[in-house]
Amino acid sequence: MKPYNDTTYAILGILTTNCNSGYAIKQFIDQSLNHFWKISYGQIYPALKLIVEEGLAEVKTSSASGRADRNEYLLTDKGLNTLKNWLEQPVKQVPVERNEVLLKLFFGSYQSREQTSALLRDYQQKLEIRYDTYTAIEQGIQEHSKEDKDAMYWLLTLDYGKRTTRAAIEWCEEAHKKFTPEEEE
Amino acid sequence: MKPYNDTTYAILGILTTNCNSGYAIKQFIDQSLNHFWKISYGQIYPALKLIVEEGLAEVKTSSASGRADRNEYLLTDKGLNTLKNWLEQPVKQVPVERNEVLLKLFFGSYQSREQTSALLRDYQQKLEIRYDTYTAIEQGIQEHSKEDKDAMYWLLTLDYGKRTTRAAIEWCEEAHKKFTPEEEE
DNA sequence: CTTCGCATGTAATGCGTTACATGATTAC
DNA sequence: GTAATCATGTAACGCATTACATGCGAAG
Repeated sequence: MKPYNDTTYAILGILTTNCNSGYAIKQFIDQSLNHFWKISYGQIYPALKLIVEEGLAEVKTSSASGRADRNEYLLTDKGLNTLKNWLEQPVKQVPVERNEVLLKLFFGSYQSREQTSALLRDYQQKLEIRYDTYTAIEQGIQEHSKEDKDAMYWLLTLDYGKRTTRAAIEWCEEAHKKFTPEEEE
Repeated sequence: MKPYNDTTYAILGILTTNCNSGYAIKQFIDQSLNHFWKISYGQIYPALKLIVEEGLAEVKTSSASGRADRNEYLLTDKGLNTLKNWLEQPVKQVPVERNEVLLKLFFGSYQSREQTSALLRDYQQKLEIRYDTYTAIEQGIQEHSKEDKDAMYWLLTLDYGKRTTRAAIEWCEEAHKKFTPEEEE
């Protein structure tokens, strides 16, 4: 089977839900897999074009009365099989996440303690915001889509995000101690 | 100050250690910041070229007797200042890490339980190998470079890797339970 | 009458990986 | 002699972000 990139498979996957336009796909991503797979319009529309060319989906342009043109994409059997086939393939090597904070910390000896401390504080704050976002999405799913056959999988990915983020926050707290003097001021 | 990309700053940072050739930089990366900042030769050499053009480092080509040509790069004052200036800048938004495992799990309802189970097992195994690598690097630093002024910072980045990896492993264990039946076979 | 949400798309740019190309020396 | 290590570099390609370009309808 011809291989596509993971972003294309992600879109194929989203097309199995009731999101069937480029715009709807983007909306869906922003509220669900945004935390581990961001996709921009600059990728979505060219990818949809490719998907149709490859016969993985069919498009119906509905110039619905009094609405902007909307292209509806419907997965074909070939598309669904392509998705399932990809799901069966073992994952490639787990990629390393590039982390600017760690990179700066790595060269921390060229910084003042105050700077390092600020770096860690700022990072921790960002992580806490992220954690709260995960919790909010989680509650949203539990309230609105609990019945959905996919809900359990979505919650699992959120749990992953929460656990790793929590671990990072705890690291921030520990690391921070090393750059703040015991005594005040 | 003219902005460069983070990879360029990473190389600038490495030039403060006693690694001063493209080859040596690559070696250094592979044994230290590989876990949060991979860099390939395809980036290193063009970056070094730019660094010299910008006056951030000077190059001395030493055709040492009976050795392949070796370009030694030495950071200039301007180079060091550029590095320090970058260290002072607040970090941009923390990027989301793309995770193929989570992406596949997200569409898990199109997989069999066995497949999902295998996906998680495989991921856990990869994470455990990673964890062990971190531990090994950590021990290496504690044994050989404990006195280095940078050692503490390096150990901190490793601790981050260990904590977040451990959290991910624990998630795998928990998640896996949901896809394995209580009874045997 | 202007801003926001819906809706689709392209082009430029940046960045990274991979494969390719070369060649010396050293250890087995 | 041949494989590994040291050493430098380029070109093609893939992928993602960003900015740009356009236009309708509804709400304020």
